[in-house]
Amino acid sequence: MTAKKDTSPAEEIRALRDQLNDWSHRYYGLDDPSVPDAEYDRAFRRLEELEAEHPDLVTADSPTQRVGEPPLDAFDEVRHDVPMLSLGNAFDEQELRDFDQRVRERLDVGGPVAYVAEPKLDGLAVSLLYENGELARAATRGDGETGEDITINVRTIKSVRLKLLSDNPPARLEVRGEVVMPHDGLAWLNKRQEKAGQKTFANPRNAAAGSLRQLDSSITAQRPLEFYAYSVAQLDGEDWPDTHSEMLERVRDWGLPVNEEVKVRDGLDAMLSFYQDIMERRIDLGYDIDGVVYKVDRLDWQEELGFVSRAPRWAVAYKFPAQEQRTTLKAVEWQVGRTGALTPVAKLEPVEVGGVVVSNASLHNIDEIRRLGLEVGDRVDVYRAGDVIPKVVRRVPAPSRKPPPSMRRRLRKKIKPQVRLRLPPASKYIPVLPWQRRISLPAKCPVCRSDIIAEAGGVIQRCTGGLICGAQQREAIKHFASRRAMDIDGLGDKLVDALVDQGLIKTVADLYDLQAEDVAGLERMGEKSAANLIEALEASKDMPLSRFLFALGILQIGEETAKALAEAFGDLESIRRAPLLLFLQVPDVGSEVAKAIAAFFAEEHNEKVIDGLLAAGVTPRSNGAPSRRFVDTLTLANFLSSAKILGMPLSGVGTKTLETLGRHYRHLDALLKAVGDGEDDSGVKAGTLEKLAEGLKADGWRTELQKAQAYADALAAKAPAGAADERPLEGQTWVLTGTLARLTRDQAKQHLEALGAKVSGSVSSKTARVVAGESAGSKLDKARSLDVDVIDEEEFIGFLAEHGIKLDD
DNA sequence: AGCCCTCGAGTTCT
DNA sequence: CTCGAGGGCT
Repeated sequence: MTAKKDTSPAEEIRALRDQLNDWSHRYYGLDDPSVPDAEYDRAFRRLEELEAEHPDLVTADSPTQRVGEPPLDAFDEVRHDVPMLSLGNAFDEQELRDFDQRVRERLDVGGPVAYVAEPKLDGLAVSLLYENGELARAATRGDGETGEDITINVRTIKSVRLKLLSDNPPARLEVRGEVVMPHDGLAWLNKRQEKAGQKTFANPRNAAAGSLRQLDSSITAQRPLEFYAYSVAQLDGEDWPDTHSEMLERVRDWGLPVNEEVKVRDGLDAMLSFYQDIMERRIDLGYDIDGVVYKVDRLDWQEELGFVSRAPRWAVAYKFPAQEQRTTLKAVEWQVGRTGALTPVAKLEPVEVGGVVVSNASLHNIDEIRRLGLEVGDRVDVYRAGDVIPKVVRRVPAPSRKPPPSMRRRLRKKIKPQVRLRLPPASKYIPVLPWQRRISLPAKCPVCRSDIIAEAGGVIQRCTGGLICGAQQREAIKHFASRRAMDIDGLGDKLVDALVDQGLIKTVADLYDLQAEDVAGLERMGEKSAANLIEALEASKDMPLSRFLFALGILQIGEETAKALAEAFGDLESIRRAPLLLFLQVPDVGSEVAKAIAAFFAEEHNEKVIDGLLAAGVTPRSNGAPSRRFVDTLTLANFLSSAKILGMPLSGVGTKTLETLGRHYRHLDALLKAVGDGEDDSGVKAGTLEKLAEGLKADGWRTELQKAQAYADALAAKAPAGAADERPLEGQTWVLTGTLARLTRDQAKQHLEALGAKVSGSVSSKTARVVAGESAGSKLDKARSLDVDVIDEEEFIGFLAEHGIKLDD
């Protein structure tokens, strides 16, 4: 596609320019990428090169000119030839009905009127003026009469054509539309802003506005903005069409993007169903919309209808119920989670956001509070996007932060508010008292008064109380009982709270001492439910080891890591006593996870709980022996490099060298002997052994390694002999999607894992195969786009049968 | 050193 | 479901 060698630079530049503009138009205007990005980039760079050599050949419509211009001091004012008006609003169905009625009465038509219905994009309205087909000026709406000249910024937006796609463009054309930032663009931008230590944007609208108001257009050039045209305000040099929809077609033909959701709809019912439909798909559109705009399609009718003061009588905006609401931050409570992590929760004046009443919102951590600049009593905006989780978006700047009248009186009289001298309630919450406006980190755990330590760069605060902490006790028990852990039916959050409050249980081990009569008296618990609970507890005594490990709630150990541990070691006792270095040999366990496991088993109270569980008759089901594959990885070389990862001082001794040493000596004893004798015949660089000797002396690493080696030797003796068992899917990652008819997702997963495959939730280039059930969605699309092998349920069942797995219906 | 993929953890309301 | 970060690969 690139121009040939023997053409002149001028020709090649023109060819490249046209080609790039065409691609760009297909990509941004028609949403039909016709070339890979790499090819676009290559052509783009070639054009840059040529233009650098021939500056005289650079034209204003060259794609290279979209990168911005030197910063301005301020924007010029622009007076709109035709004012940019606002729209009347309809807030419910009745108001839309009224609108349609008024239109038909004024026009005196009996039948349904055709309207252009379009999503109301939530961005920034701009006006683009084209003179003889070239973009001459771009302006913001401003107050409708006067806006700002943002031409240099708008020129950097790729979907805005700098030159109309026409041999015979109108002499003068003013197109109006909306500049928006798509959701993925915002996510990308915020990530980048964060990395650069710059402020992030709360929503796409702010981001779009902020980007367009940059005085330095090279910044705008790097912002993912899109433009959609929605009307024509001026047209000189050719005749107007009869309808608005035809006008939009023409705009499209000129190469300017018109939103693909814009449709003509006849009459009220069709208007309403358009609204319903787009509201349901709103999240999937990829950009924010805040309603629907309806415009009478026939232009002569528009003229006939005219205006009322500042709004056209022929158009109306039907807005969605607001998804952002303003309310008051009443208090911030610190919640203590299962792992001891302290999470601030905003207690809000209840407010309806997108159909549900929200009174709580997580503030995640103290950084978020500082970033938002929150104080108790502030007005805040709460947002609920496509997701369900409410979020405090921003503090509403208040004129002042004077204390409320009641408090001012108190302060004048210098009467200190009464502090109730009472121990904190045994719940996981403790409020920040209302007169404390500043939100600060608690110095001690609000529940158990233990010390708090900062983790992960100071963002996470963690209570050190462990099982001493009432909150962690409760949460640990709830986790233990949960469906994915021990699956104790009937032991829900409420019941756990009640049992702890009554002093009946403190740890999970106490659960198994419960008698039916203990429980029966409790709230909402009859004899029948009590008996059921005891039965459920009994049933939970027989659980796979992996679930049991997960249920213990060890930091960093989720379902997957628990499975890996159970599979590798084969029984609980081997895991409990294993030295740190052994954990590091388990797949997907690194230094952090290994330390967390070792720390858990080093705690005496954890040991007690485990012993209590075993004594009560809980018998984690396991295959009893370490897996062959795991034992095979317990090599001297691996121990040495793991020790280095954990901090054994071995500077100057690379991984390769450690591997060589490990392979040569095979057993730690042999290596230690060589170190002791100062004789080395492994062929590594001279001096390496001395460094190794140094490292072994430091911090008891010699002992650590010896413990690991001895443990490995013991495990090896227990492991089944011979090669790893039959695992045909070893190393493969599969993905399940859609609904399977003949087996559940969990069953399918277990079958696959039995064959050695990993089952993952998302498709990537590393996915070996996707099993697609009924109504498979985006994962299937992704699989197709990545060219990943896809089979349906029938093929999958056949595949299982080939590997000796039969389904019993 | 940097990127990609998973996994863990925390969360709201009906 | 989403965010963050651990782990492993290049």
